[in-house]
Amino acid sequence: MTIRVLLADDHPVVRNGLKGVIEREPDFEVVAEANDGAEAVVLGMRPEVDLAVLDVAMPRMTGLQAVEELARRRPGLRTLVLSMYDADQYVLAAIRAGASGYVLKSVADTDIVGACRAVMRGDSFVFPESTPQALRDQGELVRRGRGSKSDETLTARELEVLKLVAEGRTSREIAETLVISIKTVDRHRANIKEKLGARDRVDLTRYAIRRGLVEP
Amino acid sequence: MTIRVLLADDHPVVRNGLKGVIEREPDFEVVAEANDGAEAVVLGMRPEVDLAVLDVAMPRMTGLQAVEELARRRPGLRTLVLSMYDADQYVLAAIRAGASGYVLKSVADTDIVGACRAVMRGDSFVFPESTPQALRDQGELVRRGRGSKSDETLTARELEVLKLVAEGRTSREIAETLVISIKTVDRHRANIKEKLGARDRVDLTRYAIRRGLVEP
DNA sequence: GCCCGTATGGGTAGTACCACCCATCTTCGG
DNA sequence: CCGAAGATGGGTGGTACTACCCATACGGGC
Repeated sequence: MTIRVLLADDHPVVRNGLKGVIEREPDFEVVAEANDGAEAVVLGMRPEVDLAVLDVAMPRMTGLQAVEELARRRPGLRTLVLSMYDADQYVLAAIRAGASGYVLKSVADTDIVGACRAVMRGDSFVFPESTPQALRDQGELVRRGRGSKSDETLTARELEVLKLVAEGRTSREIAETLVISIKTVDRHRANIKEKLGARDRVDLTRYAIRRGLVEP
Repeated sequence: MTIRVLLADDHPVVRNGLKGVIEREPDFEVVAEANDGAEAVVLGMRPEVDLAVLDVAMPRMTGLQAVEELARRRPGLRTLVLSMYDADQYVLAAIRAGASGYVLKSVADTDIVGACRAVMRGDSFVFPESTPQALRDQGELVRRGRGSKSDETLTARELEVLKLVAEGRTSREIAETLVISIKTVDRHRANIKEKLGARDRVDLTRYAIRRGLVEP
């Protein structure tokens, strides 16, 4: 029984590395590759895909959005999220989005395969283990129904504002760009900060970069 | 005559992808792999290395710093910088640091090999070609001696302040951390902004992330 | 000796940001 | 139809940041 994998990463060389690692295993096979999140959703709907391995930061649609979409439209599919960063909040966000597992890109090749296997066994996998158990418990709780609605979901308008903030625009400039009042921009930014638990524009900037909304 | 390559990237899976791409060519051979910039400098000093391929963002020492160091200590070595971002200023910074070439991670595998070959032929290679010719000319000029000293060089103290700014600390917090007055923190930040041509803390944050001083 | 860069610190003013309060209007789902 | 959520906008006050001015001290190099 071979496990058929979808790889999604916007860097061909990374996809290639993953492909090499995964196809070295006799019972794994890469059956599809996506360049961005939107493509991943389309390809992930194919019935022959058993497991989707997605990078977080991708153009058009982030890996987390793709996971959310796939979890909704094809609940049986297992999803493993790859990320560069290991802060708790990213892990939590991924689990909340419905990911089956979360692995850092900085781990060894064999650990990535191990994560794939764990996820296919049905475990909710997080690596490295250094991540607090409490967090994983919370993730489990959330993932088992209850609150799958994360309060981190930004509206389309908020994403527009966040993008401009992270590009270094002032409230005045953003207001001119979006043709709304400065107060409304401030209001949006305040709402975003509250949703994300951010302190100031610097926090928002780092968040936007992690999400791939803007380049650093 | 085989070309012996040093790969430097902090993500094993990326190194693996590069290795696969490069060793598919009969006249290329990967003879060393580094996990960070500091390691890359050590391994790059080995005489059997002909070409060093380095990622920009790495722990301990960035790819650009490693290139600078290697260019100084082993001028004959060819260096190719890999980056996620294609803004002109990053390209220019890489060339200024002494890199022989600059390639985006988002290009196709074959183009990376092509870049390696171009660099080994002695070309100063920049990809994609969309980069303005004027920029490459300027890069050439700078690389041929003249002004290798950029006014972007921050002092040790300024780097400390920049790091804290990019972590989202306020002036007051930074002042307490470094045990100096708020005014001095402001003074440092103003100097940094002027050196980097940044407008505000958001710009500084993005810069610090590009340099790998902080995680996003 | 003198200048230059670096680090330190002060003053003053204007602007941006942030944290609260408040409201209206639309849209969408139960 | 009504309520919730989203987008819009206003007010007020406090804090942080930014842009200027200024000075002192220390070290190294010409």
